[in-house]
Amino acid sequence: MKIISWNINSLRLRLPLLKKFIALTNPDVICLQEIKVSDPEFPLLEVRALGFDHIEFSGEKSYNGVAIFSKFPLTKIEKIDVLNYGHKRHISATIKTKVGEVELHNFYVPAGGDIPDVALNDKFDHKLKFVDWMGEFFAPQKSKKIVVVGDMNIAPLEQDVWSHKQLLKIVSHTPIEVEKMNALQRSLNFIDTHRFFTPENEKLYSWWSYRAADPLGANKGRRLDHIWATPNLKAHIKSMKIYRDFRAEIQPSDHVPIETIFDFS
DNA sequence: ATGACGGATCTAATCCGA
Repeated sequence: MKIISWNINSLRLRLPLLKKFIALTNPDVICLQEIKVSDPEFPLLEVRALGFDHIEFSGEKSYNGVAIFSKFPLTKIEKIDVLNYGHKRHISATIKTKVGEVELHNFYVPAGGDIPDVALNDKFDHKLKFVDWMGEFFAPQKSKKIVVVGDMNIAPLEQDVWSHKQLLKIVSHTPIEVEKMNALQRSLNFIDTHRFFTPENEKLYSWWSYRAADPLGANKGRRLDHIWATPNLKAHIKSMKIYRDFRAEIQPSDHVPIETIFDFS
């Protein structure tokens, strides 16, 4: 089962690029963040035409919004308003596989604003509380088979950013964020499926700023997007891929699609 | 920090991203 996570930064604007991506990669499940469309405006017919019969979404106008497109039936759909901010940042579904039910959670963690100080920046406070909430949410769910994907807006490892030293005070790589993300990871001992295949001293990025003149050339990226799995799925994790070339497409998202393939046969 | 952009919206200036 090929699972994709992509912060698409407007689903409607990038439908043609999504179509191209699907033609190239033929995924089974696509989890999107920042679809930036209200539920009544959701382009359901267009997404169905891309080959997905099972389409679930939680959208809002202009901001945020998440969706899951699947070739397999999706059941037990949940859309949690984390901490009651009224933001559409979570959707989950259950997929029946030959190894049992797998619960798939798609998150868009708040970016957190510019200033890494909760006293000066409510958005940073929101981000830290959001990550704490995720850990508390997952901790009691032992024994379940869970895949967590999304734009977590945190690059935890030194080689998840272009310069560890220069980004230590930049929101997305501050020690407090990394510490909270590590605590979340420990809640169910989640496996970071991309680092599972890549040594910690090797750079991995999934996002490059729009402000860079030549983002891929300068290659000052960050790994903000993640696909995690509970340890009871470890034997089924088969491969990972980051579609870096999609940052060089015409009118790209600043995030590229990331992939993990699971063998549930 | 690279901060020189890009997307959505009450189409023009503002909010937001990271």
